[in-house]
Amino acid sequence: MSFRLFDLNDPQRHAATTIEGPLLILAGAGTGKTRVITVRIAYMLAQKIDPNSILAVTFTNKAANEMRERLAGMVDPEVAKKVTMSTFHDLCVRILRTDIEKLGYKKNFTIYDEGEQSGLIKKIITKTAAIGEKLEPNLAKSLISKAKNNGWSAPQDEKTLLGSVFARYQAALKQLNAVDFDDLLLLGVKLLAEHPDVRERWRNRFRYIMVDEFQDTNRLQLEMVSYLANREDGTSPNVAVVGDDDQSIYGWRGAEVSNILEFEQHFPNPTVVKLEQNYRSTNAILNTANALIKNNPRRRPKKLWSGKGDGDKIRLVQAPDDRQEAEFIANEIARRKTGETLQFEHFAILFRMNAQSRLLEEALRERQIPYKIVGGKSFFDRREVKDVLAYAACTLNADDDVSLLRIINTPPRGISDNTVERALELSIKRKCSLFQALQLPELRKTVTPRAAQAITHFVGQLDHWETKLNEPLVDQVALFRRIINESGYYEDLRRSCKTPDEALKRESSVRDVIEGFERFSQHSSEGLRGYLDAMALRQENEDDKDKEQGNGVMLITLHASKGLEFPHCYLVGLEEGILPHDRSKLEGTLDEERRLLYVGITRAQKTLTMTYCFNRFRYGGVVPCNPSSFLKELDPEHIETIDLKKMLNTPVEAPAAKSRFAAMRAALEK
DNA sequence: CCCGCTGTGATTTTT
DNA sequence: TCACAGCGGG
Repeated sequence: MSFRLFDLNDPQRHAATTIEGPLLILAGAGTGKTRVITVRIAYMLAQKIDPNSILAVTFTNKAANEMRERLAGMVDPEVAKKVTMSTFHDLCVRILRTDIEKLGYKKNFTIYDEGEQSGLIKKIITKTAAIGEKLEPNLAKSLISKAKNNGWSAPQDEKTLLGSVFARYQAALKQLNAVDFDDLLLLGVKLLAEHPDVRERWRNRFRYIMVDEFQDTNRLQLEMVSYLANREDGTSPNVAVVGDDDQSIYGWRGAEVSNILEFEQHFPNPTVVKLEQNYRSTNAILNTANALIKNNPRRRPKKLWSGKGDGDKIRLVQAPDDRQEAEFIANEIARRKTGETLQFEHFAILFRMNAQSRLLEEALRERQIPYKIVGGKSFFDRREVKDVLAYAACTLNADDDVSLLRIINTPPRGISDNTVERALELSIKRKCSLFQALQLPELRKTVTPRAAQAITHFVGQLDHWETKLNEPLVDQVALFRRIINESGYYEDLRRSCKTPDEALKRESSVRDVIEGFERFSQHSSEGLRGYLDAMALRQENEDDKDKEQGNGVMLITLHASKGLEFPHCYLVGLEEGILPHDRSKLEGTLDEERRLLYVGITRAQKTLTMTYCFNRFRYGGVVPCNPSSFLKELDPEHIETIDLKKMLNTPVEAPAAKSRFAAMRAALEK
């Protein structure tokens, strides 16, 4: 064992060695949270606790992987492997794959991603809406999601359009033997709630439960934890949660800060440990963050401090407009990189909205400063990737209509839109899947003999693949490759792409998917099914690699920056209306906006520059703007205000001590 | 099937 | 203003 308890500070050690009973670890930003979690697990293993009985739940695959790796570095990797580390969604998939039949679904259910979910909702709205009735598919989607996260499996009111869309959507999913992301949690909780045998099995399996980022849990996730942690005999549950109420920024996605604020109500008499020593930032940065966040009414008081000394003052830069804001930053980064011998990847620019990144990108590009931007289109949104995955999905579950529709004429195989439409109608009338409808003799009568033959062939192909897949000991990777080959998909790609170059790229994406499955198979025995699950639950992945390869200035939203750190940070657009965002006032979520700024501030390790503009281009015109009301809340002691306009207008020969200003001016005027 | 026109709407996005 | 989605025409 190569973990060392004495490397931890007192509260950290207290947290890591408290194993029994409820434990709440309030881990401020940069206080070594991940370390504490991993050491705590290592400590439990050293106490001879069965690794199979330990469950660590995170929100992202990235966090789970990181934890896994760090643990493997501390203890025998063979033992580490036995500890369950997964996301809430992964855990639910495991639970549901075993027992979902008790809820009337089949075990080979498909997980619908947001695209498929949208598609289905859109379709249902057009079929349900009366003439003149309108409903934004995206609005419906988010309302349905909200409803599910509040635990409503049934529609609130079937009389409204939304209510009946909800009801039909849910019925359609079940009919398709599909579940969406929210269903994973909803049905997982339902299963545990309604089936004591299932509940007991999982309860007995996991005697020690740990939850990371607890401030981001929603209602269903808390219920899940409760069901797993609480003991039948009423003894105190071994549940440790780690989180920071001040970093709760996903309320709009259903996260309930109250889960962490009222932890004692859910798990009585916990040990509460506060981690306040920060290992990331200077005290100037931390004091600024502390001064801001103490204005939030509902919070657990905390005060970050560090042993790093005060460091540089926080700079507050006023720019005449957003273009000059961007140019100032780009100029400064160029200058500081050479002047202070830094790397571009030491800098990050954080903003509230993606739209803000455009001017910044332009300014950086003009100066040939490399940058990387987080977000953007995912590998999994690519047409060919979805197509190929749809082939896999249909082989596993031919009743998955959405996937079947995707491939039924890709490549074209003589089943016309018209025929598909008829089959679809029949499937609704007969309350069966599209695949089943295709096989009904009733359908054959209404289509041309050619189409009927095409259908027979296609159905036969799918049947054949499915049979092969279910043979014991079959090489699924080879089979997957064969399915794609036999489908004629490659030929179709080559034919349908405008340039050979594009075709080549798309083909290579297809191969990436297959190779991804190959790699997956090497460390998993869950086969094609497991791979599809992993793909559905992992929106990013392949292009994470691209992100890490390219180096450069990081452009990132405040939300996406949570958990990251950078030596030098720029927080831009700190104006009333942007941060806090206008809509937050309407929605009454000012606290969350404040936390968002708090998260931004605490990303900085060495220097922090905040900027705002007096004018900004918005919706076509120049709009005057005011500094964010949050700026008034900051501690002026550590802040230095810089007026960009004044600075630019100051003549070069003006009295200039060899100050930062002089250097800055020089950079700005070149 | 693809392109261009028009209308609309414009935070944040772990799975 | 600008981006993008949905639809209609070639």
